[in-house]
Amino acid sequence: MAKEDVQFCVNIDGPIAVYVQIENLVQFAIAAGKLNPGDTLPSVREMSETLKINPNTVTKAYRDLELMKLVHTRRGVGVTVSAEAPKLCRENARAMAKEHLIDATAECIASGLSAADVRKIVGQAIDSGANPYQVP
Amino acid sequence: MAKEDVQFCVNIDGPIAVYVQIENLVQFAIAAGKLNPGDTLPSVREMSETLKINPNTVTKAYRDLELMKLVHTRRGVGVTVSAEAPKLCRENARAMAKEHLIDATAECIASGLSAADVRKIVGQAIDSGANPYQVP
Amino acid sequence: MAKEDVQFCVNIDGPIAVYVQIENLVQFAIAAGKLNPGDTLPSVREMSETLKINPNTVTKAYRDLELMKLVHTRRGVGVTVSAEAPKLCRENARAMAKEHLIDATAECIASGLSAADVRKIVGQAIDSGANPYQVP
Amino acid sequence: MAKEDVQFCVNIDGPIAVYVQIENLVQFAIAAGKLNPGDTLPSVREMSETLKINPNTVTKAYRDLELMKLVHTRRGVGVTVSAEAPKLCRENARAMAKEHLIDATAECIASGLSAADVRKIVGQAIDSGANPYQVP
DNA sequence: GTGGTCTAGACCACG
DNA sequence: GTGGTCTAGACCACA
Repeated sequence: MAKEDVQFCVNIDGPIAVYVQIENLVQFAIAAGKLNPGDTLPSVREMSETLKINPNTVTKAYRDLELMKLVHTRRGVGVTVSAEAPKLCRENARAMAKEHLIDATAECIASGLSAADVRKIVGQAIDSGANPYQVP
Repeated sequence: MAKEDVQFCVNIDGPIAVYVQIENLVQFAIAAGKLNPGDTLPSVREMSETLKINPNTVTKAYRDLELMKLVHTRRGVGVTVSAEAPKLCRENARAMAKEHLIDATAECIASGLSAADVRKIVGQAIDSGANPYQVP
Repeated sequence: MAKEDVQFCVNIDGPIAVYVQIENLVQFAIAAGKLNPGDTLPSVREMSETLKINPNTVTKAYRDLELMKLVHTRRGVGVTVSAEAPKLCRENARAMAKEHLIDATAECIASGLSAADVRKIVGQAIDSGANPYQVP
Repeated sequence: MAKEDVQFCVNIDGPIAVYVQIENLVQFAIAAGKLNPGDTLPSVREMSETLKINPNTVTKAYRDLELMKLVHTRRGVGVTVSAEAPKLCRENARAMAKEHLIDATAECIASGLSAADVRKIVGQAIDSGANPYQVP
């Protein structure tokens, strides 16, 4: 059975820079346990071809991830997930997510939605189980 | 009694472009009923002086708002809120806010926060009454 | 029987400056014989109130018309159509109209309409008898 | 064989704003099939140097075109013609041109030209093959 | 007084 | 290399 790589997809025309999307995807994959310490990320060339994007973009994302201590880059080997990555990612992801949630709540209130509306929307979102970073 | 204009303030060094902040502020002011159809926005010069920014930046924001049909602008007269603006802004603001809330909730779940955590965070955000677009 | 003034109307939100619209309206009214030498134009105050526009705008239009020798302005009397106005207006109007027609034809061809299409459109426009400067 | 870019030229001292001229030129080039979906427009810097105008002026035109959904613009990549652009441009161009032709015809009639005169002028304009948006 | 347009040139973000 | 944003300040058109 062939190695089954985690697959990513990015929105090339969206408002979020492609390299940021890659960084987020990798971080969420680590936080979710889909990428574990020692696993290798797709090579720069492979990922740039898969996503139809510029190799420099992937390189920049990987470099940033290395600066965050989430991956190690080694010549001839590739880019591997670091041992401390899961812990860092989980903390990071939760802090970011919490902040976004607070911001979004405030935005809803400001736009005239009632507290009850907000709670209802959140409840439905929780129940639907949607996950923007899920990758099949 | 002097005319009491709506006051705006922008974060000049933030990640969001100043002209976008102005657009958002105006939209939220309209959605919140602080600016009503027929009201004139602060003149380009006035706002640029108040916010200590370049007139062109304000001009760009006002131009965009006109393209969104939220204001009418007439040379030598000023920029006035359009009749359909409140409807457009309210719909827009609520739809956007709701979407952000759903996304943020999903992000929280994906990052490992429990449903109870999420509800608690939302509850606190509602109680704190924070409003990113409020202007004293 | 009360004096029945020629009535004008302008499009305050259109792309054409209000004072230009007034000038055109007056010229066409003269060319069409609705205003004759010696007739007085509506006073600045009257017209500005009727059209809900700034008196300065009317003043500017009347001043331009005077520079074109189409009207005479006399204190205590008003603005009256000059003797040579009909001749000037007719020439002017025809020259302008002809130029516009040539431009519009070229534009049609450039946009891909066939010569036959163009002739057909013109024929229909002629038959319909529409007149953009007609005032009831 | 070197890539042969579409060439534009603008009238820098005319009554029409330069950025509007650029927008029109691009729209007509698309309508005429000289620019096709996926083609990249000249870069902002390139066009500003070619036309001897300020880059900001080109930027404004490109920004407007993007709002009209005629182009996509991506940082670091360039500005490309959208898939739906030809359809939008053709419809737009023909509708506008037709409207102008009708208006101009009515104007001619109103100014006293005979139907025969009008048809003659149109015929000559067609035969002359003049095209205000043609670029060699 | 109002907004509209343009220039010259800076710095940033992205690929 | 690309486009995005902003500044500083000019001149014009309009009401």
